[in-house]
Amino acid sequence: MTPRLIKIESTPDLVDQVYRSLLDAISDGSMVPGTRIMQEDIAEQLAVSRQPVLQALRLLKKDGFVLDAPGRGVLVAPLDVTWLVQIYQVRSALDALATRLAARSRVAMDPGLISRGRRAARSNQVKAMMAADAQFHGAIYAASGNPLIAQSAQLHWHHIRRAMGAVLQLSTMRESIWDEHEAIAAAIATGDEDKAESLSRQHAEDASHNLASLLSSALKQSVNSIPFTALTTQSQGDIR
Amino acid sequence: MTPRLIKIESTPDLVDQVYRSLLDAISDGSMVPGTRIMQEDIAEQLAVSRQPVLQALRLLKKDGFVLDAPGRGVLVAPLDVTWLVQIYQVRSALDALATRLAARSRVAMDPGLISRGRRAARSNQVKAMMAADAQFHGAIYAASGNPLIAQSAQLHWHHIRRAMGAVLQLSTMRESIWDEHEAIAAAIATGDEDKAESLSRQHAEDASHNLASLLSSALKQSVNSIPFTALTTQSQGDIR
DNA sequence: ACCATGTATTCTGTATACAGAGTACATAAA
DNA sequence: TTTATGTACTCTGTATACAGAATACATGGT
Repeated sequence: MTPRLIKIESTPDLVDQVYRSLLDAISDGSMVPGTRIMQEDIAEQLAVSRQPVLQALRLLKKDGFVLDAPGRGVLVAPLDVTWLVQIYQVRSALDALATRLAARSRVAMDPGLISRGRRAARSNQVKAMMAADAQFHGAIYAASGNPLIAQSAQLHWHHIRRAMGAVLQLSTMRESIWDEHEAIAAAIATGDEDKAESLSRQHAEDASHNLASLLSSALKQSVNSIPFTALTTQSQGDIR
Repeated sequence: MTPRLIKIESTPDLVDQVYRSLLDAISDGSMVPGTRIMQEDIAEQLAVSRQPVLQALRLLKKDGFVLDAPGRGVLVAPLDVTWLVQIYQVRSALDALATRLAARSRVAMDPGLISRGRRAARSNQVKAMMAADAQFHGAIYAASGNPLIAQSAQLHWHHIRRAMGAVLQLSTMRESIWDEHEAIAAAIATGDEDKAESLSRQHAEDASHNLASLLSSALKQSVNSIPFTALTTQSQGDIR
């Protein structure tokens, strides 16, 4: 026990791997909404048996990324503006909470997050913009000291990423959001809880309106490609 | 197609049944925190194969009701005051949101909820109290129009129920909470969003303090029965 | 007597096998 | 030609079988 070895990574676990693989594919839009998912296809593509796929799908169903299609297994959840707005309502509340908590302990956030974010915003690379945004908000969640927030937000993020991917290229992200981010960080650092919280709330609300209008106009154009338009994703818990 | 038949219930689905069964057992304390769970035992008790049990456990792990014990499967998550406080922080934020949304649409809530609640509060039956409380808050979630809130809250509720069960009998529920409930319902009905939200937030905060102090003193007495006291339940997502 | 190493047992995770439900197609009748 | 019914196929969910990892116990050495 002398040379202090590096700890070995915990088992990869096929279910987790399949879960992440599918989640990525769904989030970045390479699995198009409404598509039916067949276990055997996925299993074959990933070179595993149906068993891990089955379990991963159940997890995704719980998260609302796939939907039960009673007779025919599951399908990739269609994009739904109503659903997205609801996500944003919750995210906004959690962001506000996290921001307040962070301000309460006067966390000094890494200024590099913001400078890197500005650089990304000017880069015209949508992926980089989204990543920087996620990193900034992730840092706030971490600063809140409540891991439950980060956990929920992580899921919300994937839903949002999905919607963004569908409308990207459209000058989606204003650079001005980094002014807002900077103001939030400043309020956190000085411990002004009320200001930090209200700034955060406003920020999320703007983002929600912005994305929702973009998405709804985008969806209107391609209604034909969306089966089950009436689906409100309402029963996505299923476990109740 | 004349006599208008009742629609048949969707398949029970063994995984769901196992999930609910285990969740109930964990929530009501009949599976004590820290106990190791063995798939075969559960499978035998419920007369199913290990397969549905395995899947149900994975869902419970995602929810934080069971914990990974690397070499030895999973164990019932220990009660942890820190964890409970974090749950309440999030629940408080979501309750506040739901209450504001309900107030925004001036929902008139069933007065029977409150009168039944008062009756339950006087009944000295802890189960009835908790059920009435859950029903009231559930009605607010429903009134919010955002099913995502109800979904999250449902899980929180089980965590809270677990903690309550551990400290019950101790005059846990003041009848005065129904005065608070009534005030909240009134604010919702008149559409006073700010008031409704702040009342709700205060209500949750009181409950949090109350339960946290009860639980921490209860835990202090029986530290020996809690293995892994250092476990902060922090990694309970596992999915990242 | 104590510590280290080897062995057996136990339990998990994955793969395969099986049975039931649903859909789609084809065939026959109106 | 169109509609209804029967049949075959496909896909899911559950059970069983198998392999690997970890722990606990036992045995031998110091």
